[in-house]
Amino acid sequence: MKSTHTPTMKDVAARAGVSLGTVSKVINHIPVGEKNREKVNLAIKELGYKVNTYARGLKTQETKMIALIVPDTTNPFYARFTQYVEKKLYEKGYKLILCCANGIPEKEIGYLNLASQNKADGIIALTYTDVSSFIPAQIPIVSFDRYFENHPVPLVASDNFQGGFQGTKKLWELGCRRPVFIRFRSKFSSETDKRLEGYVAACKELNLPSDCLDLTDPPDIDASLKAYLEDHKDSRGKLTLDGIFANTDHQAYHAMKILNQMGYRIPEDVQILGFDGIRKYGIDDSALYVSSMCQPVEDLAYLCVEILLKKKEGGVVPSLSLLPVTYEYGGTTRQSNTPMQAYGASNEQQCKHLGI
Amino acid sequence: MKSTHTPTMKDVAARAGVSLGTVSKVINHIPVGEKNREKVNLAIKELGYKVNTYARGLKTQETKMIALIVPDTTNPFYARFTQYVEKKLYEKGYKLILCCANGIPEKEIGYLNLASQNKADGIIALTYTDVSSFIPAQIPIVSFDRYFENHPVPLVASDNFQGGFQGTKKLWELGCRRPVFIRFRSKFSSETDKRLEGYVAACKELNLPSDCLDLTDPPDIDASLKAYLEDHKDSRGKLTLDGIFANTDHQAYHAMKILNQMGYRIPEDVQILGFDGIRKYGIDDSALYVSSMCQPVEDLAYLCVEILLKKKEGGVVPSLSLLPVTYEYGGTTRQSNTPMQAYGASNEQQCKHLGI
DNA sequence: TTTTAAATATGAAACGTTTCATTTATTTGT
DNA sequence: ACAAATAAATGAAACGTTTCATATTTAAAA
Repeated sequence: MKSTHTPTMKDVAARAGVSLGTVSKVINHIPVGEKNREKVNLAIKELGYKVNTYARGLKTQETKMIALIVPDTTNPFYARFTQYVEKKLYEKGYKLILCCANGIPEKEIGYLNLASQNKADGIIALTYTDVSSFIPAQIPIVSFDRYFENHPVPLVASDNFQGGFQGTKKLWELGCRRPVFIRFRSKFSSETDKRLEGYVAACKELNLPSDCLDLTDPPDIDASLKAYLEDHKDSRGKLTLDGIFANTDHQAYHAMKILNQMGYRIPEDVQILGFDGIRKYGIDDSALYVSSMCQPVEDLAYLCVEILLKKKEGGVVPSLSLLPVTYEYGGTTRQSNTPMQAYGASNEQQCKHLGI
Repeated sequence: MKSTHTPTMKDVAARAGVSLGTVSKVINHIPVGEKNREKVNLAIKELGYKVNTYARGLKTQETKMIALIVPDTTNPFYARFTQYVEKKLYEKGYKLILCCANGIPEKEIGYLNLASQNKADGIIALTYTDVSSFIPAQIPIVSFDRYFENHPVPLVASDNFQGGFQGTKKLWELGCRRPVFIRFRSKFSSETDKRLEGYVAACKELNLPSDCLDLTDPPDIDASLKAYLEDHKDSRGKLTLDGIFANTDHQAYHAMKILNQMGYRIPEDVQILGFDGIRKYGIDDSALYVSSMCQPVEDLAYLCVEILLKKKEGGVVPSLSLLPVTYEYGGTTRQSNTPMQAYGASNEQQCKHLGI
């Protein structure tokens, strides 16, 4: 009695009265005599046959799965990135294996190996820790924002340098003359470090001082900000700075909070510009509400997928792809009636930044 | 020349000078002579051998993957749920296949079938559309919040009835005497509908009117709220209601916004209580800031995983598991110095709600 | 018709594991 | 030192596909 037995291709073949090969062809949409195709399809339906992915994978060596490594889905930016990656993969017939690394290096490394174990066809890595030396060779992998030393991994990112540069120019255009850049100093070199470089480059071009504050780790982020602001008051209590360019929207939000607490008006006393554009993509009105240099999350996600799949097919892909960021007004900068200008860094600076 | 050939168990066996079976045992941590184990491990290292998941899966019929279907990872609640599911699965040696259904029924159905195709060992479904009739039989599946008609799918959810009940009592304790419940009327029956039932039950017990406003779809959510409030003013412009119990934190936030716009004070004029507890789990201070009946997201996620895996092992699992929600002060209700009481619905009401 | 060419269908082999009935080596008891 | 008992290692078979060389059918040409 084989009642409790998942039907296999052999069962289908028997029922339809054809050979195994014919069934296989029908399943894989390879042309086959019309009569047979119908017989096979009928048998499949009657038996409720489902292809066994393992048996197939064993032959084809394809899983149709892509692993995505992110630090934390709870972060709106990553959540959105994940969502778009999944969407694109789905359209292309792939499934997403999600890894929330949460800063656990072994976890990141484990998922990096998924492809070598035939559990995934490729990896999109937005790693947090330094896993350069664990990048498996010979497998399709794309990195978002992180630069892996000594490993030729295609990198996709926003044009952080341009973002930093243009944001600074925009602040200047809106009247800011004493900006300060605030950020965490990241432990590992990341594409996002270029934001500061862009800021510095623009300040130089504008003959502005390029102050920068390195925030300390949470939970003291507010404290270090406050201390910095107290240090930058004149005798009348007026701030000697008039603009804050924050490395992320989140940091911008903190700055906003502190300034409010200290009684300064935004944007009248101090303008604030963030980076990421979380608000634009926020699911509800409660999300961050700051002016921001906005990353094209959707396009970034799509590009990662496209490059990864192309690489998987053996195609030649760019080792670096930078997508432009855009200025989005969010209430913490002065209103301006002139549209955003497409500021560009000078050729010289651009070259220096690209290292060419 | 076999230089460009992924090493297989056979290669390892040859190199170590042992049989295939021995290699298999070493890999699966089945006791084996010490000398041989060392030889095999050495060979594995030297060759860089990785087990081929497909070949293994073909034999074992296990994928060590679980699919999670959520409507949208961009929603902080789902994002957090996803994160915890992934964490628990990882601990148990499973990987997560993520489906952001985004309201696309075919997508949900496709992922529901993943298990029958041997791509996943089980499914955790937080579906948006009505997919009752597509639930595959015989495969491990757990539902979060959604009730599938005619299908004995284990359901995990917050105790929404108790939450509605206790929240109402809490509002009353804080002085509210004219509450109104606001919500979207959901298209498909969901466990969350019980929040309203709990509210109604509590109102009855407290001899309060149990007003309820069904919000219209976005983007008119604000409009319908505003209209309702305008309708509930007395001649002097004072509101005839003094408390809003919102079905979700998000709706509570909208209520907060409108009330602010209309010049009412919170919580002095109107108290607001939300449901979900997003703020408590928010990654930054910009998240919703309302008093809320807080769902134990972490425990809910863990429970889903545990029940799923138990079911997969053939264990007997509860068909319904409800976890308690807790009141969290968030600024939109009056301060109270009495700790939250563990209010319970009366026995009679409890029975009615459970249908027993 | 018969021959030839084109189109289809066939089924054995292979993919890389796990499993299990056997065989071989080791230990124990006398 | 020998038999019996126990432990360890072996390798063929099986998992359910895909593939490809071969066989069969069908259609076209002579």
